[in-house]
Amino acid sequence: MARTRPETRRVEEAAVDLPEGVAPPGTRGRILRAALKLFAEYGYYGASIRDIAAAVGINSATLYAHYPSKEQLLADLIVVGHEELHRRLLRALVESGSDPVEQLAALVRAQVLAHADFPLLAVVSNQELHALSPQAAAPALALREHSAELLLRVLDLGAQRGIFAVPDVRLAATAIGSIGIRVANWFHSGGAYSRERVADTFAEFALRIAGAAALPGDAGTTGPPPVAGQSIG
Amino acid sequence: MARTRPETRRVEEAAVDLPEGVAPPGTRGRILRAALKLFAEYGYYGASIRDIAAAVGINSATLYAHYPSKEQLLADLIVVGHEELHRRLLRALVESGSDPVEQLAALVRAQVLAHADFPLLAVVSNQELHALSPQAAAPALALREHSAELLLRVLDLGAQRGIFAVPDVRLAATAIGSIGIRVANWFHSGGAYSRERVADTFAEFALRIAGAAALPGDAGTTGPPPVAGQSIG
DNA sequence: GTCTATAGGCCGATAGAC
DNA sequence: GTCTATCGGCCTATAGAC
Repeated sequence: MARTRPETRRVEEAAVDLPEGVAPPGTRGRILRAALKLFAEYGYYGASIRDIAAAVGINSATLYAHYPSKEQLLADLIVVGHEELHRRLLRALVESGSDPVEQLAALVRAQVLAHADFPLLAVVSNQELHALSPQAAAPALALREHSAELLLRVLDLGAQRGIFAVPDVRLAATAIGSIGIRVANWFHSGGAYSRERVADTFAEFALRIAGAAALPGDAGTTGPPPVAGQSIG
Repeated sequence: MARTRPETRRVEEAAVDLPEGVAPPGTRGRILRAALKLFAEYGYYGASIRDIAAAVGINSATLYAHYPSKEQLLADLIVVGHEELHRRLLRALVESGSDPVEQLAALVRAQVLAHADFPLLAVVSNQELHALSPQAAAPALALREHSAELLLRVLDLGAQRGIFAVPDVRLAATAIGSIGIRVANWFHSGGAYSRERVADTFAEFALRIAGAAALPGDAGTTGPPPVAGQSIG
């Protein structure tokens, strides 16, 4: 394993954590968390079975009593990551009303919070998927498709109703999704911004991209109201 | 090397290419291009010296007549990538007027076009930097800092002049930058959108994030003008 | 500059004792 | 379930012939 290089991290230092209830108990769970940390930091090919075992404090052979292969370890992590995001997005939509503005804000808030709460998991899910065989990657890809569809449908509905004004729905979805995905690469809980602050601000940005109004009660913006000819529409 | 897995690519298929004038002539240049392709597809640790040599059609030992180490190959690529982006951003600013709106649009257009023109180089520059030693990474990190500073200064200036209306300049810069960076992961020249279309649309999104007006002559948006209470400001 | 050959080491995974 | 020991293979890099 390469040495730790704080200046060039793929992801900020984070308490290694998995969503509640998904880590297996005992040694198996400790292996999964160690793999998460090392895959996030060094990549799948950059972290060895021996590295993971050493981080847990067991012999590398012992690892195979808990997982059949290194690839299965990665596959489990990536499924967990995609499931957690999809679950949060669904819940956000369910808890929203029928207003596309509210729905879009809820989706973006949920995506940002998921990436802020589990940055290591998000980095591994997004940047190490390529190391899985197509069969092992398929479940995660299906979940990814469903998650993308949720955002696209909300944007489409809002555009059809004239609530959103956007030059291209698919490019808007791509742009909005990109903002949230990258949160995993820079957010850390001791940083300048709270998770809620980022989520609220990025939800506001998503509404602006969509050409919608700010939600009532949202954080105000600095600067004057728009001058003539600068309103969006 | 792992097999090719089209379903789970880190980057879309792309003509392997480097900015004009940066690839060395002859075998050395062919090695650099092969390394670019393989590092982008499999990551630094996922592509071996033997893989790169095989792609060029030479023996792995021959590679060391051209490059002193595998790490130097990566370091060269990453410097080239960061230099190209910084060069384009500077030129975009120089060719812009003093209007922050025009400057922001020009910066975003330049960033998007750089990532669309050299997606492999962008992916390697962004996602493999962690594999370099701090010394080898330092030049690229300095360039990255300068590039980020350009965007931040334009946003700051516009906000101070009341031309932009943004809740947080740093978060706005992060969001705008994220949209462009991710272009390298999904754009391909045979796809549904031309590079110019993406650049124009994402420049428009950046202006919306900044709370600015669309540039005159920009592509129109679908949907009606905003209803009362939905204008940005 | 390109090759063959190989050094020296780490890789994922397994066998078998306890 | 954990260990020691090890297999067969691939890794980066070098030596030395041509």
